[in-house]
Amino acid sequence: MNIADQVYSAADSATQDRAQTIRDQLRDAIVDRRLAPGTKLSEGEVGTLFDVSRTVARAALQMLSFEGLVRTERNRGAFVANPSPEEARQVFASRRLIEPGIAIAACGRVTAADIVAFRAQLDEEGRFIAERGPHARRSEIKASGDFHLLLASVAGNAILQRFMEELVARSSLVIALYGRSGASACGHSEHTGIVGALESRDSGLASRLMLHHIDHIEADLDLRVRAGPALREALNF
Amino acid sequence: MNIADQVYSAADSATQDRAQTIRDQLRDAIVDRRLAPGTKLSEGEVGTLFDVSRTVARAALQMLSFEGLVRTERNRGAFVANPSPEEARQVFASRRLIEPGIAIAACGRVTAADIVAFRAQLDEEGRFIAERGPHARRSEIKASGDFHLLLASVAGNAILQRFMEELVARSSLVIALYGRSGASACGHSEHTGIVGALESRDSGLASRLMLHHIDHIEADLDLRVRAGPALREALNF
DNA sequence: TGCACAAAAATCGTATGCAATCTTTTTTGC
DNA sequence: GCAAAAAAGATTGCATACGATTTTTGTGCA
Repeated sequence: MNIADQVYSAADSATQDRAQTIRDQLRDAIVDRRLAPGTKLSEGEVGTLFDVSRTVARAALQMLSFEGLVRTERNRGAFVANPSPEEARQVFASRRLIEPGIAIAACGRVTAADIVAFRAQLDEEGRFIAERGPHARRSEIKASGDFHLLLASVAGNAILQRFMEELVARSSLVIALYGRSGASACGHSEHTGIVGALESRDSGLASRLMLHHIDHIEADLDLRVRAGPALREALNF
Repeated sequence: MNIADQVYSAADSATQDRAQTIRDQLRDAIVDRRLAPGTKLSEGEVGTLFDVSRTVARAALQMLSFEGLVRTERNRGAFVANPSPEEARQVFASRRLIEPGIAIAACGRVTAADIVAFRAQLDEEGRFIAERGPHARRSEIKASGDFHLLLASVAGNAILQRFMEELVARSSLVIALYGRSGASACGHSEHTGIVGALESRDSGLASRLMLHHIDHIEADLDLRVRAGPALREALNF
């Protein structure tokens, strides 16, 4: 487990909680699949890696458990979540409800500076798509998620923004698990289209594009159950 | 602070976490306004009241902090949330996005047993509306929230259900803070209408009724800022 | 060899202790 | 008498300790 690559990257803003820093690092590692689903995250190990006591490590794991990225079992420990196809469908059903509305709200509040940020984000995405290999693919998933988070922040609703943070993180897990490598590039062009709609303040178009975009992402998944649940459980542990 | 009235009401299912039990009790107390916004919830006090160590009390407070019912300040402690009008608007904006979709989903999955449960819930609401006094009003707010939670559970999406739990809890806080006592009774008839739409599986109607219902709840609030922010802050502490 | 059972190790749940930080009260200087 | 500084008190942040539970290892017996 090589999580703590740059443990102190965010430690300059050390005024904040250490547990939160650890949570962020672990979340990145999970979303990037440096930590595979089902991996055990023992409190002691996490604490040692980040050089904190179990108390702090436990708090970080509790946070991740709330976000659905980690599943905790009493007296057994915490494990990286292993979302079922049903869970995956629920994640995308939730996004279908929320994100078109976020797109509409963003249309009403987007500034020129935001557009610049969106363009930079799109460039970043394009860079990773050009590359090949598993590392680039992970970065691509992450960048794609960041686009949606940027949109949520522009929409200006802190509650929805937090919901989206959770949904995007879980989506990344789902995509990494069930994604067919194929059509992820088409997501980039769809993002570009959404930014265009934002720029022209066309909320109806932005909403429609977003809905289609989510449909496309989900359509790219292979959510058929691969084996009987019992076997599945057995293989995952 | 007389929270721990029936601490051991849920202790029979003691297989579960104690922190979770405490969280539930505190949440009920906050939603019922037995704990007023701004009230300090010190770890030591909570621990003493529920007869657990600060460790457990702290975990419960952390959970409530995630749900937005409690605000924690570093090195200062936890306080019952005091949502601003802006926060209140965001809560209802979020509900407007999510709940019509939940109503539609519920239409596709509602069973006869569910309808029976809804009827029982409506009866319960009616009972509190008939009564008067502050206690009945709190119970009324709670029962009204329970209706929405029941709907969310019928919709069958665990993620949205959790989001709704948070939104309903925060709504109860907001209503208690900014509600004009007037039109809460009309909510009951709207609930009845929604159940009717569910029964006839009319998802379009259910969705529309829900949207109007949320609009009505928010319209019943007085979200004008009462004083300058500085003074407001000063008064709240 | 394979299985059942017991001992050992690992891990979690929780309580408690200490240092750091914040708040309040007291003291001191003007 | 009042403002500012200093001390006392309270509360949080974090680490550590210990009992409880789970998992693993080891051993005897069929």
